[in-house]
Amino acid sequence: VMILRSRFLDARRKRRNFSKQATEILNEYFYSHLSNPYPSEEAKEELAKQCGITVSQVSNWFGNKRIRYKKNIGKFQEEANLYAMKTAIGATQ
Amino acid sequence: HKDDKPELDPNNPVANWIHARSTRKKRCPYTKYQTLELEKEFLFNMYLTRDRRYEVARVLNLTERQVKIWFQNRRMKMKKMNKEKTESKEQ
DNA sequence: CTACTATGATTTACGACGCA
DNA sequence: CTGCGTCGTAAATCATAGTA
Repeated sequence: VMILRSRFLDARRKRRNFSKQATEILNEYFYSHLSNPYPSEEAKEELAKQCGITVSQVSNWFGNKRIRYKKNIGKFQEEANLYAMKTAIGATQ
Repeated sequence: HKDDKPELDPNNPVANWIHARSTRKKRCPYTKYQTLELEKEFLFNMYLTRDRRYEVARVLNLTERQVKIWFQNRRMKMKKMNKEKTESKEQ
């Protein structure tokens, strides 16, 4: 009963993971702005458009990413290196 | 070539991020009862008078500050929900 | 299917700044 | 100067998607 009720009341909590391409775009921004990963409203709108998600979802993603990264930098080291390399290659072009 | 990124901290990227002060109170989820009563009060009026704030805080065993902030957050939540509803209808 | 982890969304609590 | 308003966020927690 509680489960049914909570499902009804929290229907907006149903979600789908973002596409791989969207996550790719968000991570590229995050790791290329690692010293200040706070996109402006305009940047959020651009990211939202590119990723096919809402601005609120972009804000949620950065909020979650910042705290989870900070909580365990070691866990994200490999990912950080991967995106650092990608942006380095992109800059070479 | 042109490096627009002020990377002041090669070793500690989070140094310049925003951090909550250590004195901040840890988030304490409210009970179902507290939330329900707060929602009822919000339905009655979205803005608290000083007397209502005192009374709600007393009844729910919260501080006046917590009640004030709950209403501020609740108004932001309503604003966000209205925006999403509006945007979905206009597309 | 179960148990566990990853991830997106929501909930408390502030700091910064605005206005009366 | 006081005091409550919004805005953006930190951090914790929730709920479920994804996976071994």
